[in-house]
Amino acid sequence: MKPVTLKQIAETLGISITTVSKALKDYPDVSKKTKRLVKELAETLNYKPNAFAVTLRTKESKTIGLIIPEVVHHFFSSVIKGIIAQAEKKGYLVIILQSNESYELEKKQLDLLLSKRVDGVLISLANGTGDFKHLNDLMAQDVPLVMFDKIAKIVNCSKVIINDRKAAYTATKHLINSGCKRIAHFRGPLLPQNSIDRFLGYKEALTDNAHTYDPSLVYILEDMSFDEGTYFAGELLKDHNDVDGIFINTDLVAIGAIAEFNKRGVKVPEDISVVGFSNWFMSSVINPSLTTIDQPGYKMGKTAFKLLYKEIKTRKNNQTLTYKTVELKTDLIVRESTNLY
Amino acid sequence: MKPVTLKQIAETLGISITTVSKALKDYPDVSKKTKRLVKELAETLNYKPNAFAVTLRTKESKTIGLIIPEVVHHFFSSVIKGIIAQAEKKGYLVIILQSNESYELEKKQLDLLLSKRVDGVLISLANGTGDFKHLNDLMAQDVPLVMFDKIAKIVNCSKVIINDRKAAYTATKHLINSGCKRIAHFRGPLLPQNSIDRFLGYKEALTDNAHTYDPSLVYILEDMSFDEGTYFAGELLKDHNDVDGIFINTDLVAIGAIAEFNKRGVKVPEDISVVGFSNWFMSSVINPSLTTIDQPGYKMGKTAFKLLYKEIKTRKNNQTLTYKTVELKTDLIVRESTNLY
DNA sequence: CGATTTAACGAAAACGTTTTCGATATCTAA
DNA sequence: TTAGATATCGAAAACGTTTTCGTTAAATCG
Repeated sequence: MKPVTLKQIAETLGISITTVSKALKDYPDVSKKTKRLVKELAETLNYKPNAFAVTLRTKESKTIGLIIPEVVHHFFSSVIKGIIAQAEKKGYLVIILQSNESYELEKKQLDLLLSKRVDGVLISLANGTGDFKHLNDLMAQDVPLVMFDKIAKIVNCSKVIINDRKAAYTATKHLINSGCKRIAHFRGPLLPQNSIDRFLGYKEALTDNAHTYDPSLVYILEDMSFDEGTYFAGELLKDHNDVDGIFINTDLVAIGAIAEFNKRGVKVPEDISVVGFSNWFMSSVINPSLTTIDQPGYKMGKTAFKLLYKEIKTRKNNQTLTYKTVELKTDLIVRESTNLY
Repeated sequence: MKPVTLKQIAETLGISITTVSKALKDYPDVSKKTKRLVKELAETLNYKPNAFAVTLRTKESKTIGLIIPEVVHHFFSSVIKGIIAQAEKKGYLVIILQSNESYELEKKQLDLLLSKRVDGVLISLANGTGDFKHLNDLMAQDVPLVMFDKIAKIVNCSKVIINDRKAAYTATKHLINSGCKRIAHFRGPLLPQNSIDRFLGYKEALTDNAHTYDPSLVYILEDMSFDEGTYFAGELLKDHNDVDGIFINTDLVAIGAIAEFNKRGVKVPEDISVVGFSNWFMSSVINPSLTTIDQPGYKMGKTAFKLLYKEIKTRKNNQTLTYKTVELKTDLIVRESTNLY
């Protein structure tokens, strides 16, 4: 009933634990005959090494931690999938924790992972995170850390990101090229770097192209939900009847806005063009389908793990490590919600 | 740099490791003064017990494994969220593995979890799984197992499910009540219990209500994708021009079908009524919005963990355990894709 | 044949805890 | 004053591995 141990194998075979262990790992100083005997018995007994004993001894847990703001989210679940897939290839397991966009929870989860002695941590920051002591503490304890998507530029570690600013610039430029004259922007909360950068890209595209930047056209949303999309779409129509284009921080909000526009008889893209951000699966399915920026979640997950893995290895070999920031390519996906043909 | 251990605390305080350990766990046989000293030092040194040593000693890893067919999926990510949330409350961590709907991978992942000595495992079966030896082996090794959503009735363990048959019955009945005369069905692959039960519910609703069951109206899909939805919608229109209602196994497919209907000028619900299954977020957002069965993923996750937790506890206390199957309520969400007002 | 290499194995320490069981030292009661 | 109770501590074993370093016996060599 209880799991099989090396000791049991050793006793039934009348040899030492040491030899059993070595036999299973193909040490050169054990005879072929003994190896065969041990391996056969291990097989029939369905022996599995106790991972905790191994970890205790070798200091390698072969487990990494992942902290994300929200699991139920197309982008993040793609990231998860990418990470798990890549981790599996290297024999790593991944423990997933949610911060629910809360700084306090994020700290707590990090503590938990630390006590579990994970070999490394992958994190995408909560919106509320403005202080980075917990991350620096982690670094100080010498546990490899790589941040992705929602990062803190200040923290000195490897990162994998997209160029939010450039992508937002492209999105806004696309609206300008489509002939839009008054372009609004729904942005995210003030803290996370993404919403800042996307806003900056929007602004830069305007001023670069002889559009005047009008702060009253920028709306700051809180939770980036469908309902916020419908609400602020209503506000926008009330405040500015001359807006003919809008760049929206996130597809979900954009979809909410489009729903509201549809409901009020405002035609997309004839009356107002809409560009989203993320390329959720959903955005290709709604009517009209949404022009958006493709954000490669799966690839980001894979890359983030690869970076972490490399860090784990270089530390293990006592090589000097350098932090890298890899920037993933984003694409503008033109669909029906903008009218550039 | 290296993590703090009991030994270090003991040495700097000039007391034994035993006393330090006891002090931290508030054993009665250590003086208040010593306790204070130990706790203070532990705090300033940021001591965290080595989880692997603890596990090795206590046989409790405080970690559970979760195997699901696919991470990037609204329903499953909701389940994940529910599980993580509940696990956190009880101090458990969860390791997530994907089977990618493959039986072979499912077996491998289970093996992995076993070697990690998780305290229990939560699983939703891959579509391809028709043999259950790996699950029975797990049970034989005395590790708690609870299955959810995609289960095997044959395996003797706790389960949390919805009544797929009843829900499908309700969905089909709703089409009948809406006045549909010829009702088709897009079903899933032959193996998983869900698609069998949903099909059975569909069939039963027909025969219970003076509709003749016509096998040619049932289409068997493979991967349940958006594209399959569009493809089979086309096939359906080609094969049967008299169909006026359809019950579809999954929202994603239903959304594909509706997109195809829209494209071909077939009006939903005027020409054909559509009912989906799952209540993805997306289904409230498309046009027309989709009538569907709400499948409570988050709650299912919470319930599954609770069941597992209870099993872990009763085994620990050597109490006799009985397997429970809890059935979660589903609701019919009536929206625009059916015309019952 | 003696010396040396090689092959095969095992003892033991270590990883960091938890917990049982004794060992002191102090205190109380008679 | 002394027997017993009580308070406080620590030694040591155990959990299941991995790995270093010996040890022995057989094989090889000159």
